[in-house]
Amino acid sequence: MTRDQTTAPQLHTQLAYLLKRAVVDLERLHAEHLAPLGITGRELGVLLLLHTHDPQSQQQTAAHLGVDRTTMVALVDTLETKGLLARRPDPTDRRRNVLDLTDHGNTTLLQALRASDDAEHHLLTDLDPTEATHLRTLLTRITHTPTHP
Amino acid sequence: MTRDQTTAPQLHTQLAYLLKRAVVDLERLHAEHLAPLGITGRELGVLLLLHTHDPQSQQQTAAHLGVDRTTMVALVDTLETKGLLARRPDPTDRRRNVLDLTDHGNTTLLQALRASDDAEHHLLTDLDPTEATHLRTLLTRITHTPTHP
DNA sequence: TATTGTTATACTCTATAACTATA
DNA sequence: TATAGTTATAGAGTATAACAATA
Repeated sequence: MTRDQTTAPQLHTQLAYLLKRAVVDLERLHAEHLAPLGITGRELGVLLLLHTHDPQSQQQTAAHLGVDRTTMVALVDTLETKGLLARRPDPTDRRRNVLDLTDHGNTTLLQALRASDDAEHHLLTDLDPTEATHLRTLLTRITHTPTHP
Repeated sequence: MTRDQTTAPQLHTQLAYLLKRAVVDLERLHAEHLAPLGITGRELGVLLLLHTHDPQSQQQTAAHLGVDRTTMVALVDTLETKGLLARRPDPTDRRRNVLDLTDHGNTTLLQALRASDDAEHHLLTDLDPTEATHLRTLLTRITHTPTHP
């Protein structure tokens, strides 16, 4: 793609700016909507991952999330303190911690997914449902290749 | 928007995940394509902003960029060291620094915009031109309200 | 008294290196 | 010898507070 001399580029028309801004806005909305549940957007990600892939070790979860295993330790500490998940030694490999959602974790996850939907809805308030779906489809298409090989 | 019980949510279908991933991927592509020019994506943003809104003070530029004025100091230091812009005392208000792009700054900006286009093109490689335009349009629509009022 | 740029400082986030216990 | 989890530490990025020059 070459520079089109007929359309003067502007900061607010750069794809990087638009994407970054959408992320910042959605993170703020998530923070607001998840605050009553006492969890962050990233913590919701962990709960959702464990709910759909349970049981998983800490490192498997960290890899799925794209964070370092040392970063994962603090994340799991926080969620365990909140009573949302529990560490259980893997009987087949006692070096590993298997992570299980607690009942409270499952309940919170369902509430958090509704809160997350609300946050997304606020971000996409100017789009009709067809457009919102199209946006998701396009984003899925450009991110379908692995980031963390 | 309420939780649709028929579609099981997954981490990689969450809008926040898709957007964040697109941002991370594009930042990596920008870093790669801008490396030969010796600037970062954010520095390109400053150059572009000054090119389209010149002349601006440091604080005006910081506000446009959405960063703190103290963060702006280091950014301007770096760009001035690289010879891409120059601080000039505002004759009408000597507390202010007016930022001017140098010739080297203008030249680098044009090269950086081409590199940025290449980075975007790589991110959107699986979309045809119509879809790429549609993605930009949708992102513009959801970010058209001010973030930093 | 308020504002611009600056510096010093602190805080957040994350990764790297080293340790332990297990394999 | 290699790996999972942990801890200590360091680095990047950013903001808050305090200061000098100017309005």
